[in-house]
Amino acid sequence: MPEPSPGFRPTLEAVAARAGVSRATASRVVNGGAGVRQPLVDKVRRAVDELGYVPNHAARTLVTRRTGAVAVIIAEPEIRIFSDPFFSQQIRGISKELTAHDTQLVLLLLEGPGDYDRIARYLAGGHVDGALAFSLHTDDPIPEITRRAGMPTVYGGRPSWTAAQDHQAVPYVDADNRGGARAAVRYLRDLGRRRIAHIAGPRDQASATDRLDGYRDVLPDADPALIAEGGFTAESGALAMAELLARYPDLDAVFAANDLMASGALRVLKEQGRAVPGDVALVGFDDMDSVAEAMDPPLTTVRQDIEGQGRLMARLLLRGLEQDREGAQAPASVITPTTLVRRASA
Amino acid sequence: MPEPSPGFRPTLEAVAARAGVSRATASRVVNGGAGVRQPLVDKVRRAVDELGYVPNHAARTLVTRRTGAVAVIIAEPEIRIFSDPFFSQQIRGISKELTAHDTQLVLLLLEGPGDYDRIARYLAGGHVDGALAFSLHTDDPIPEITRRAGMPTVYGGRPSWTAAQDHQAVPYVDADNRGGARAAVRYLRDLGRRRIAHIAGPRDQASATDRLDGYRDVLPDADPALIAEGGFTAESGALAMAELLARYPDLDAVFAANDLMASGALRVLKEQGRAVPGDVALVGFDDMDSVAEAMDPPLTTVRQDIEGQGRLMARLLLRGLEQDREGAQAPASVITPTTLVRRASA
DNA sequence: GCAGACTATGAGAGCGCTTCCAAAGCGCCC
DNA sequence: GGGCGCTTTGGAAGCGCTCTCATAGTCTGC
Repeated sequence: MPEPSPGFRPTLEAVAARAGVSRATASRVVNGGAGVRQPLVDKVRRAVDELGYVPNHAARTLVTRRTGAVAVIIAEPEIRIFSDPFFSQQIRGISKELTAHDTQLVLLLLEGPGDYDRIARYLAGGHVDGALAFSLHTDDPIPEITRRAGMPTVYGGRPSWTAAQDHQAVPYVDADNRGGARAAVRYLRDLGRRRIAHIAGPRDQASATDRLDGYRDVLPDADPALIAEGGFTAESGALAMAELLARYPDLDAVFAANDLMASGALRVLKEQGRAVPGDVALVGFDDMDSVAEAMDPPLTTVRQDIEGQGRLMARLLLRGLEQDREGAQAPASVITPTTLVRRASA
Repeated sequence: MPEPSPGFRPTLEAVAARAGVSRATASRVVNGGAGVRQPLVDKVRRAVDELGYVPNHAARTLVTRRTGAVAVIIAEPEIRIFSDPFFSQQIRGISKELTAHDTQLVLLLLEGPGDYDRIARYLAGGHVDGALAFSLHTDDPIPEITRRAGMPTVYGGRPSWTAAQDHQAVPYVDADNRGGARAAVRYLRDLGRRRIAHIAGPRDQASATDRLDGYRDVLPDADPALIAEGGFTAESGALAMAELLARYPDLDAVFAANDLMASGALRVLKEQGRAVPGDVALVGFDDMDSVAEAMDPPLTTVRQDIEGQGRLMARLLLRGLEQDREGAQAPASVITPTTLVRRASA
């Protein structure tokens, strides 16, 4: 094990000298060794090991114009980041995929609305080769920023300014929110429930509106009063539930647009003396580890493969970066399937 | 707004030419403008704006040897990352502090045990100026890796190979785990509980042993059979609780070393027909947003300011980096206070 | 009005690497 | 045996920036 005074870093020059070759040849070997004869390859490799040489990233980037890093931009207002394992899982998936391709992950958390400038400057600064962005709301400036920076970008979740049927405009990865919602509501209907309410998510998020659309697909004639809007938090779910119960005391099922809101709803249902699933059947969305299974009764919900989505996003971006270099066009979007997980709440 | 063909990036040279000054002067202005006369400063600033100039990061790093980025290394086996908002919060705190100092956050998640090599190579590659690392277990190779790379590092949580009283060896930020545990157990004792059990965390994590020590501080004569070890997960908490109930059917209080285990314990207590807090009082640790308050009854627990710890870690590291340049020594560690949050479970 | 002490500016080297291009080496065929 | 074409190697330019150092300019004080 080489351990030349910590902090000191040998250069390619040093490796070349030690191996008795030119810097050019040493460079070739370090980058795969194509077109260099075996004896020299070995000599250089040995020198690298002996000196503990690691290429200087900045120097390399300066000439290749590639950083080997991508940015992950999370614009979500802080509240959700805290309690939402969603991002952790996506990031885990992204990290796995990036690691497998020797690419680094730079995390860009938006700290408030004035922070877009910083992101713009960062992306323009050539720190990263591409970007992954999440949870865009209508009029989110991120797409414009990445476009200006000429930065290939893949979105997590369909950006709300994109039409659902237009998978080409911008590459994104999303769960089949509409299909999942349809499955959930159909399940409730097939259970014989007649007054199925929906706690929707915020109108400016595509995942929320897609799930609402799924609900409407199955129940086109449902009274709009059976729909209440929440903010994807437990608290807002509780509020929405109370509202629905006031309007429709005889409702017998609720489909909540995410598990967090379902848990808030459950609390209110219990408080108001409704048995779940006896009086009211409850279905959520997301199958969030620490929430759905821990609820009492455990929550029937729609599962999406969040980590898989993360991997997919990274893969799409990496492929895009390759093609970029080859002058091909941007990759298309991907919709991942969802499955209904039956537990005790419905 | 300048928008020269996306992807094209003007150089300092271009800015200098446009402003009619030398590259050196342009550089000075871009870096604060000290020692440049106002008229020239203005001219250069204007040129910067007009061209939409953003300094090339790689070039700058190459000469300054500073990257303006720090690595956040998370070595936790994957399970916990998913369900544990702990990291999200720490990272949020870290991000806030780093952003305020114009420093970037590179996320390094370990993907399995063979991944240390990658981390080592990355740190040695000079991609970052310093590192923040979490949840080190005994014999964790991370400290050795960062030392070799000559990389200033601040730890989150006292590394278990460090003696509790030795705050100097390695800079870390930790909650007052022992004091918090003492407060929790004292509270239970003052409630009049006589058989206070403890569900401890894994023996190789300092936070777990510190909390156990706090328990022992207050109850030095407690039967060791009142202590069961869990793995900081809800499931392991349930298992430990069942074990304890089998050994001590008449226990009347439980102090769990974290909220997740407390939630598992609560489930088992309910299953076995114990009223909480009537028959058994329950106290957790962490005050995890989505868990403690959502439990039924809401969990009395020990709160630590996780986001604050994150900020502190970043601050310590940044200070360390500055001092490093000035040749001063590494910063000392910091212990943050904890508070007991009384809810319904005890 | 001029020496002396600063202060503001520019020229140029050089950070560590990749890569273009030319030179050298080699094998083969006629 | 000489010429042709291929492969392997090295020399050197240059990526965009910072920073040292020399030079030109400005201001004191006497």
